[in-house]
Amino acid sequence: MATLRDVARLAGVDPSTVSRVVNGDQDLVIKEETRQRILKAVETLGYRPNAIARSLRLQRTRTIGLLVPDICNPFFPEVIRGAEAVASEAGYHVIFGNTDDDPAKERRFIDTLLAARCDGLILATAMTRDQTIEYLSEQGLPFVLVNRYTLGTDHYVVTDNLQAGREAVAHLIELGHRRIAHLAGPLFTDTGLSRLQGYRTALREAGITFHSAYVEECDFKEASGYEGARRLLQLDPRPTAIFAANDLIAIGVYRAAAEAGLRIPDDLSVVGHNDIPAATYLHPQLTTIRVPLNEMGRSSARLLVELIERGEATETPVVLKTELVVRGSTAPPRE
Amino acid sequence: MATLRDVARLAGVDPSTVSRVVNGDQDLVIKEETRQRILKAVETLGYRPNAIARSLRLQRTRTIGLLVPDICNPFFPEVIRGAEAVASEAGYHVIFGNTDDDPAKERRFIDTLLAARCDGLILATAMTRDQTIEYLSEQGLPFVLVNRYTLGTDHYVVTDNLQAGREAVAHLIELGHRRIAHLAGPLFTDTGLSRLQGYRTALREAGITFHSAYVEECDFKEASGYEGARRLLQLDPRPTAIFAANDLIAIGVYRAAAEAGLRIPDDLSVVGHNDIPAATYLHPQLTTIRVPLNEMGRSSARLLVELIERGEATETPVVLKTELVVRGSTAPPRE
DNA sequence: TTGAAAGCGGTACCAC
DNA sequence: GTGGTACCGCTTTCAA
Repeated sequence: MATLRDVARLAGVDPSTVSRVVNGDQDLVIKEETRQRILKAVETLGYRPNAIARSLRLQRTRTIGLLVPDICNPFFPEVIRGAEAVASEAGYHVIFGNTDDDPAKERRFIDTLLAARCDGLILATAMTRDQTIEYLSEQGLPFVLVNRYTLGTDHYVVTDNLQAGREAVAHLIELGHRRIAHLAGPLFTDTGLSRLQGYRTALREAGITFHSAYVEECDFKEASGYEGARRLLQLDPRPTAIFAANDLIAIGVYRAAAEAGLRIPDDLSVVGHNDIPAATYLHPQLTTIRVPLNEMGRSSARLLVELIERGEATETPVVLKTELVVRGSTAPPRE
Repeated sequence: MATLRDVARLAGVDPSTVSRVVNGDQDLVIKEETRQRILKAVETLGYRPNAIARSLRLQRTRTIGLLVPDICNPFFPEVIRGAEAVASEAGYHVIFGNTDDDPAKERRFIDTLLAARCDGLILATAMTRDQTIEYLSEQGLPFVLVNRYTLGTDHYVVTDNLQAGREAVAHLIELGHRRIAHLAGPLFTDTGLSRLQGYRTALREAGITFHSAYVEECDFKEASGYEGARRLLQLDPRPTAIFAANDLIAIGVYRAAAEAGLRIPDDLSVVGHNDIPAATYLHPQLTTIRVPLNEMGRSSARLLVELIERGEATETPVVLKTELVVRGSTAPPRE
């Protein structure tokens, strides 16, 4: 592949001149004839600037990393697309990786990105007791948290999970439910924890006693929601409603309910969280909390780019609005 | 951030020696004492090799690109994970991008990757009349096609889509259906086209006349499946079964059927293709063609790495087996 | 308006 | 067993 020197030789000029033309610096004045000669040489050789060499020289790669727990959770593709759109508009490209919520994997991936001298990082993987934040701060790498919050930084894009959980459960209470269970997310995540707190808050406000037997901790996957729901549905008295910490867990509830011969919403009301596309594939469609997934990705990328280029972000943290979307999976209890 | 020279200075050795130690070349013998001194210097300075500089020197980035039409289609996250797993095991990292099946976007993304001097490319975006293949060949960049095939290369990982379509439709015919419609994928994709051919083949083999009114072209999304199904369900006589070119389209059929007051499978049988996780979220669960998504990703990465490192691939092309998975969405026609 | 040259951070060949 | 050094491809300061 042709280099700057090849072009220079062909055009009969110095490499530095080619560089000036190729980069199209407005301030520099280049004789039109020279410019044309260079442009022609570029054309004939099919010259393509080497971004690696450029990065080395400029100490800037225009690359950002994006860590997600699991791209197969439909929550994340939407976030990724949002982030990618903004990043690429700003001239950055995104390297992403799955951590499976495994700190060792996360660390390994970050080390790779550090070696690659990426310009910044978006993390959708924060844990409530997180070592990564400190590590990144030490390394001086700009980063932004998305979705999951943790202590140690002011740069994050989240929603109010406590409020969302409270609203979800308040909806069930308004319908007349009293025996409301919760399939919590992992309690090492801020999102899992806050939604649980929202659940407890709503119960307290309604004067309903909290029973720990009505809470099961799951990971954010369908299989785990299914397992948790099976346990909840064997309780006596059985809950008449379940608030699932995310939609995948809620999908697990559907499966467990079907197996137990319970109909939704007649025998069991279900509320999810996130409003992933699959929420409307279900029958009945899932009542859930709508989260602006794409906008989350966009905001986090916007924040990060600002952080990289200006050293500080103007509007941070960002707290996005969520909204309860009532569909067919919730109804008054029958009894 | 510390450099090789910093380490050398601190350890009182030459940069080249540090390089030898850091890269742990087995053939070279380094005095144990020197090695220890260097390792300690690396430690105290928190030295981290600069992958950019290394890439420039070695003319190799250990980076591969992965192009998908749309990461929000649940087909792709699984493929991506498979590819990522193999790639990272082999010491490569993956840069991925969405093309939305827009050739201009695809071209732009490839140019970025070319500038970044990535070592190779996996394309899940091939079209039946594709300019990209030729372009990449010109550029001399190793690449592998996955899922979608097109002319111009022997390096691809696919399934037999014609056979799968034929099997899906044969299943419906065996159940007694005669009025079978098809919601085809985009006919600029090999997958869309081949599944349509499979549909026609199965009809022909059963002596059923092909009616073009029974075929609607969709893109591979739920919304488009819904629209297509609405049109099909208004036909007179109405089809008693639909073969959808993928599961998302099938999900659209469910929605259209529900709106039309038709029950699945009593009033309408549905078969999909791919067996994405959501196929089992549906009620009834979707009869579909299982595609080894993860393995597709793995194979394609394996092929590409081989292509990059050895200049040729031993087992290529790869044609993976699919399998009809009969679930609750297909039954004999009632009439 | 253009050229010369140093240097970004490594690697590897050639000495000693 | 270790040091010296040229070079990967580009940018940028300084000089002419």
